[in-house]
Amino acid sequence: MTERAKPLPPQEDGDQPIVFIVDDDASMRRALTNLFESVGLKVEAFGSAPQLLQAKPPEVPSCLVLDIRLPGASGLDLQTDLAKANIHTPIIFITGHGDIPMTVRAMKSGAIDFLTKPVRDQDILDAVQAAIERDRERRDLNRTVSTVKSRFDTLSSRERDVLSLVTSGLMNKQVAAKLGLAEITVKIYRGQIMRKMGAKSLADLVRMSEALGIRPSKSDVQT
Amino acid sequence: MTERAKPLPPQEDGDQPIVFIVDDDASMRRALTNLFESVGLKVEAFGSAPQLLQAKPPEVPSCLVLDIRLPGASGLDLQTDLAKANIHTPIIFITGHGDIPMTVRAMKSGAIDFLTKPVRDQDILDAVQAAIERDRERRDLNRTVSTVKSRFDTLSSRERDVLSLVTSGLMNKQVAAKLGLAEITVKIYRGQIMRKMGAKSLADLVRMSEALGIRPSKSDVQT
DNA sequence: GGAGGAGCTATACCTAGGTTTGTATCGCCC
DNA sequence: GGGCGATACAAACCTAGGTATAGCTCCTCC
Repeated sequence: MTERAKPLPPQEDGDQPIVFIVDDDASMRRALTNLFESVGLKVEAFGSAPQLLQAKPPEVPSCLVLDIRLPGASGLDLQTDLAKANIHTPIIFITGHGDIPMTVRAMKSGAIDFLTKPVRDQDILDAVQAAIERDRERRDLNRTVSTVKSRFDTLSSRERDVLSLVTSGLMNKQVAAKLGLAEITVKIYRGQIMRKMGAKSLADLVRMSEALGIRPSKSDVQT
Repeated sequence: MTERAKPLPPQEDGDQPIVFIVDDDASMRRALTNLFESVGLKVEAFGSAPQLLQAKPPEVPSCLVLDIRLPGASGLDLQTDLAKANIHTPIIFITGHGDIPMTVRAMKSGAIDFLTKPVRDQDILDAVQAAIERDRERRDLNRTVSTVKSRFDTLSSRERDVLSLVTSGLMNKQVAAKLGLAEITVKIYRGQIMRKMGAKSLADLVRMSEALGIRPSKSDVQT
């Protein structure tokens, strides 16, 4: 934890996952760190929640191994705080004396697993593996969606109007009628939309609008 | 089955939800039944898992209130069996002496809640409400998707080929080239697809193919 | 006060999408 | 052996989608 030659090693370690550990018991931290490193995982360990909150935003697939009983705020509180801060790193809880309501709350809030001490090595390794895998998928999805979002942000408000009507399946002339425009105007906006969104086809555009949560007001799929 | 003016009792109880209870303790069954009926919910109670499995497939939003400790198979086993039988009614567990691993297993397998005895009335009512709401949404989604699926089943194999290429954004002539067909043939199939699928627009068709899990081999969203 | 973007439209022109009618082959089921 | 559905294509015809060029107003920002 002391020496760090590389504050941000450019990308050399591509998407080498990291396991974050938060546990106030130093010997536990050491044991877990050794365990994870023994299977080739990168590890960062913290003694308390605030330390983690400071050091964070990881940019690679990662997960959090959390003792429920922490000094100050509990692990559950930390989970809540992270969710509020829009940080969705998967969490694995470890507990010495947890109870069922705690477990339920943690799991409902999206925890990957909730292990009781003494923890079997294989159990926690499996949980970590699953958590990292889930985080990888979440990140992939997220990256795609935020690309689309940032393109959407470059659209003018009229272009957005047209986008939503076009992707709901209306013809240019119908869009024009709804917006009180000439058909040619819609065509031109439509072309601009395709360019700005980087869509190669209408099918693309429809999928993007789905990802953005732009739902047509009128139905699909009737009789 | 001889003469019936109405084979399916039209909709009189439309989507009046049902709570299923499985508990071997008769007094518990009675208490829960009373509780749920007191807030206007329909209830069906069973003393054992097999009884439930026989009587099942509900056609309205519903949920299951399950004692973990059942004679014979446990509540968790029942959960597994239901999942295998493709029955996804949300489950709320109640337990007198559960432990954390049990809780984790139940929640990981999709349980809505896991309550410990003595159960507070409000807690179980809240859980039931949430479960029924979730089931309602699941059923809505399901109905839509299975309509689309059954339409998809009426497509000929060639029509499916064309569908997947068209919804991935290719132009008719490109589809024709890929399949070794004339463009006019693709156009004709395309028209048949629209009719058979009940799609009013390409946008519709794209959304349907998404629902069916037909993914284009090549990417969207590049630079 | 002028540049630039949003918003809007027109003319002209070309390509893509889609239907209708008609034709033909092949394999299958009764 | 005749009907049926799937597969395949053609000619003719019409509509929808899309671009380029040009011109207009209104507003904002420097």
